[in-house]
Amino acid sequence: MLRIRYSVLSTQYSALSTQHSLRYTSRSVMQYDPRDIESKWQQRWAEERVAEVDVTAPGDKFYMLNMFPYPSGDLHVGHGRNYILGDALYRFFRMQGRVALNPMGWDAFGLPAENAAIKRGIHPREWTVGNIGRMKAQFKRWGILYDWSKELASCNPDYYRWNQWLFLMLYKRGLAYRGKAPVNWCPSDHTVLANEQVVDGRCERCGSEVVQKELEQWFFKITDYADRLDESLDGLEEWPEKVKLMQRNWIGRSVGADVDFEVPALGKPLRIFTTRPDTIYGATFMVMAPEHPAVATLIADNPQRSEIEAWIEGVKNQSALERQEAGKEGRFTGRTAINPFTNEHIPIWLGNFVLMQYGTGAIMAVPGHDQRDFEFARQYGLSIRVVVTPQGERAPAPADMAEAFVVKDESAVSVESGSISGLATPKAIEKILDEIEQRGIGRKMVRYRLRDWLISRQRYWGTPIPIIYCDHCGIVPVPDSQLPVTLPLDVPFTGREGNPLAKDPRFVNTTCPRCGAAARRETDTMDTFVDSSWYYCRFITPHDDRKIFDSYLVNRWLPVDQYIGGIEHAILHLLYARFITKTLFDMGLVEFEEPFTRLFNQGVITKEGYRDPNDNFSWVPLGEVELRGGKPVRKGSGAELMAEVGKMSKSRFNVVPPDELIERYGADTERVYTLFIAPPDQEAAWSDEGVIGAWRFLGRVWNLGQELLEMRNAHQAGAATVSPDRMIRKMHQTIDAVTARMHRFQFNTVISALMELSNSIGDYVSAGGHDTVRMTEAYSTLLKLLHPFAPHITEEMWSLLGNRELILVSSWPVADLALMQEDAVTIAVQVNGKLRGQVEVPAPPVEEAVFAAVGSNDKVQQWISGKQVVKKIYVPGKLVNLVVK
RNA sequence: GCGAAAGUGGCGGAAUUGGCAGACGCGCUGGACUUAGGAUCCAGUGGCCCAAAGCCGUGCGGGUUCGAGUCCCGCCUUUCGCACCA
Repeated sequence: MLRIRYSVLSTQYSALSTQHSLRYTSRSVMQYDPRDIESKWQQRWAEERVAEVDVTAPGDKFYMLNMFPYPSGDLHVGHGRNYILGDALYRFFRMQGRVALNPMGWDAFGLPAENAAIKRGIHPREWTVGNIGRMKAQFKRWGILYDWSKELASCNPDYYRWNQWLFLMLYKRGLAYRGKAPVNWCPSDHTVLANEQVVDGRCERCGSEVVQKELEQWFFKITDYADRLDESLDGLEEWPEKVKLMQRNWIGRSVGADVDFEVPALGKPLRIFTTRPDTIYGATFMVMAPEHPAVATLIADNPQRSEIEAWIEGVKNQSALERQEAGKEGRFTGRTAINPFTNEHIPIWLGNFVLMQYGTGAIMAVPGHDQRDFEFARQYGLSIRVVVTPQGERAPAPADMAEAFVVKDESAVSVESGSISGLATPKAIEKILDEIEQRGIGRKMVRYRLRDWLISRQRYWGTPIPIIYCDHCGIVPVPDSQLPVTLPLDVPFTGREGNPLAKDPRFVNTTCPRCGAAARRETDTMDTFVDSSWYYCRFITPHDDRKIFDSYLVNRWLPVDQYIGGIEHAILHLLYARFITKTLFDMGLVEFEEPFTRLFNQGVITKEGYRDPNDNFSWVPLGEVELRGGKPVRKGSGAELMAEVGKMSKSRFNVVPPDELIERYGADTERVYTLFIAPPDQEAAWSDEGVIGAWRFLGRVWNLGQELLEMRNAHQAGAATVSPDRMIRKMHQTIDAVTARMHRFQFNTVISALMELSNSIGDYVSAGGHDTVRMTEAYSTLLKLLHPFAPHITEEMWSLLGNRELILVSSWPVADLALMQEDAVTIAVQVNGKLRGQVEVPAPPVEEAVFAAVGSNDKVQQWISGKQVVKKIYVPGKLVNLVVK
C-alpha cells in the first residue's frame, strides 16, 4: 500500500542523515556506512585476484556456473537474485575448502544488438561491448567474485571460430545437414522471422502479413540422439523433476508400430505410424498430411484436382497456429487403401490436422477411439466403429456417440477384432504386433516428437556457417586452416532486404577450397543456442588458440557441479547442451555424457506495476503514481489505478534498479534481502519496505562488532556476572543448522538463523556479559557464516578484529555437537492430543523423569483428575500425550 | 483438454521421519531517546474475549491416528508447462 513511497520520495531521503550517526559519534563509535567499505573490499579482492583459479593446481574441485547472460544492458534487482545466489554458494564452497571455479562470460550474439544497430545506428559490436562493460561494473558493485581471467564473449572470433570448428566436426559425422524447412517469411523485409517476431500473423516490425516459405536451411541431427537424451534423464538425480519432465515431454517418446496399407492406385503401400495397433479393426479411413509426397499421384486423375490443389496451397501457407485455428478440414483423394485386417477398401483423405513432420505424415483413422478422428469422421460422414470396451461393458452405438470412446483402462478388451477379440489391451497390442511382423507389413516402432535443430538464421550478428557453395564441387566445408570465417564489421544496417552479409560481395565472393573456382559463401549465421551449448567447456582454457578445449583439463573440471539459471532455459538450452556434450563424447573429446551434475532454477522476482483502467489499462510510469488514502491514483487525472504484480520489465514500469538501493543501503543489504525474501526457487515479490529488515540486521551486526571492540579496549575487569554458555550453545546450533541448510539452498532460513545468533549475542551483551574471548568466538563465527551473504561488512569487521587474512579464505566453522546440547529440555504435555502444559527436565531427558515431572504438574493434573489414563505416549525429548477417559 | 506445482496471520515466509502451528523479518500498536522522526532502541502483535480461563484456527468436505499444515479419498482456487504429435 505504501510501496511506492520509497521510489517517489527517495531523492529527499536518499542520503544517510548525518544526525543518524549522532548516537554513536557521541560515544566515539564508528557508524555503519557501507559506501566506503564496499568499494574498499571490492578493490582488494580485485587486486589480490582472489577468484582466479589455476586449473592445473591440485585440490578438491568445485565448478560453479551461472548461465552466461545475454548482454542486454542494465541489470535490475530481479536479475541480481541469480548472481547473488551463485556468489553466495561460491563463497560457501570455497570456505569449505573446495577449489572453486566461478567463471563468467557473455552470450553476446543475437538479435537485439542488430535491432539497436538498425534503430540507432550503432554497430552491434559497439552496442554489445558497451553493455558488457556496464554489466561487469554492476557485478562488481554487487560484490560478486568471478574469475575474470577466464572471461569470454561468444561474439569474438577467438570464440566463434570453435563454433565453426564444431559445426564442421558435426558435418563430417553426418550430424549437420542441409534440408528444406518451412519458415516465417516477411515479404517486405525479405527476411526470416523467429516465432516471437510474428504477432497475430504479421511482422512485428513492418506489419506485413507473414507467409510460410520453404527454404534450404542447416540442421543439426539431434533426433539421432533422441533416445539417449531421453534415457539419460533418469541419471540426472540432482535436477529438478519439473525440468526433466519438460524435457521428456519435449522429446515426446512414443512406442507404437509402423504399418503398411496397400493402395492399389499407388502401386506401393502407404505407411502409417500408430501407438494403438490393437485398434486397427476400427480403422475406417486414412488421413494424409497435405504435404505428403504421395498426394500428387493419388489425386492425379481426380476431377476436382485443381480445387484440391488450391486447398493444399492454402493450408501450406498457413502458420501452425492458423492451421490449428482453422479447425479440422479435409479433402477426399478419390482413392482407397486396404485395411490389412478387415480387408475393406477404406477411403484416403487429406487432412489439415495431420502433420508431415511427425511419424510418417499419414495415419490410420480410428474414429471410434480417437477424438480427432471422430470429429473428422462426423464432419465428413465417415463410418465409426467401436473395437475396444471396458471389461463387461457394451460398446455404445456409433450413432449415439457424442465423442470418441476413449478407453485408457488396461483391462479394457478388444471386440469384433478377429484374432485379438477378447484380449486385454496390452495383450492385444502384443498379439497384433506379432501378426503384423509375421505378415511383413510393418513392425514395432519408437518415434519422437523432437524435431531436428534448425540452426540457420538469416541474420548478421551471429557465427557465420563455414560452408562454401561451388558450382562444380557443390557444398564444400571451409578447411580448418581457413577458420575463422570472420564477420565483416563495416556493413550497412538498413533493416530492409534481409541479412547484410548477403549484400556484401567481399564476404560472399570467394574461391572454392577444392577446385579454386569462383564460389559463394553461406551467408546464414548460426542460432545463438549453438554458442551456449558448449561454452562451459571453453571456460577451462578460454585463450587456447590451437584447440576448442583441453580434454584432459575439461575431464578434470567437468561436469559442472552446480549450474544455476532461469527456468526459461529448461528445454532448449539445456537440451542442446546435453546433445552437444553427447556428440563431444562420441568424438572422444570428453569422458562424460551429461554436462551439468546439479541444476538449480531460481524463481523470478516480481513487483507491482500500475494500470489505468481509464486509459485502456495501459501501464503507468511510477512518476505518475501517487497514494491518496492508501490507494494508488494517477497524478493529474486522479484516476484510481489497478496494482498488478508481475515480472519486472521496462514496459510495466516496475523495474527496481540496484544503483539507488546500493547507494542508500549498500550491496550487502540488497544481497541479504534478496536471499531472505523467499526460498530461492520460488517466485518472490520485491518490497521496498522489506529491505529495511536486512539493513537493520546488518546495522545490528555492525554495532555488535563496535561494542566488542570497545569492550576489548576498555579491558573491563571484574567477575563475569553472566555466563556466555547460552550464546556459545546458540553458536554451535547455528553452525550446524546453517551448514546443512546451505547445501539445501535454504538461504532464507539460513539468514533467519543468523539473525537469531546475532540476537543471542546481543542478549548476552545487554545482560552485562563482557567475556571478550567468548564474544569474539561467537561474533567471528557469525561473521564467517554471514560472509557468503554480506561479504563486505564481514570482511571489514573481520579485519577490525585484527585478522590479516581475508575472511573469504578463512575456513568454515564446524559445530561441536556436545556443546550444542541444552542443559534442560522442555517437553510439551498433551491430554487427548491437546496442549495442556509444559514440563522441564534436565538433559538428556529420561522417560521416568519426564513422567515424574508430568505427575507433579498442577495444570496437567487438573485436566486428568477424575479421569482414567488409558494410554501414555512419550515422544523422546519432545512430547507426552496422555489419553484419558 | 493433458501434465506438474502450490494454497499457513495484514504481508514475505518458518515448521527432518506425523509430535508445542506461525521461527525470522516487514507492517501495525504502545513506549524510550529526541526541536523532529520516515533513524535507533525496548515491549506487544493469529482470531473470538475488557482480561483470565477457555474455545476456534494451516483453501473446502470426509477419513486414518493417541496426535494431521504434514498421510489417504473427493472437491475448489491459483500459477506454470504442453497442446491436433496419431
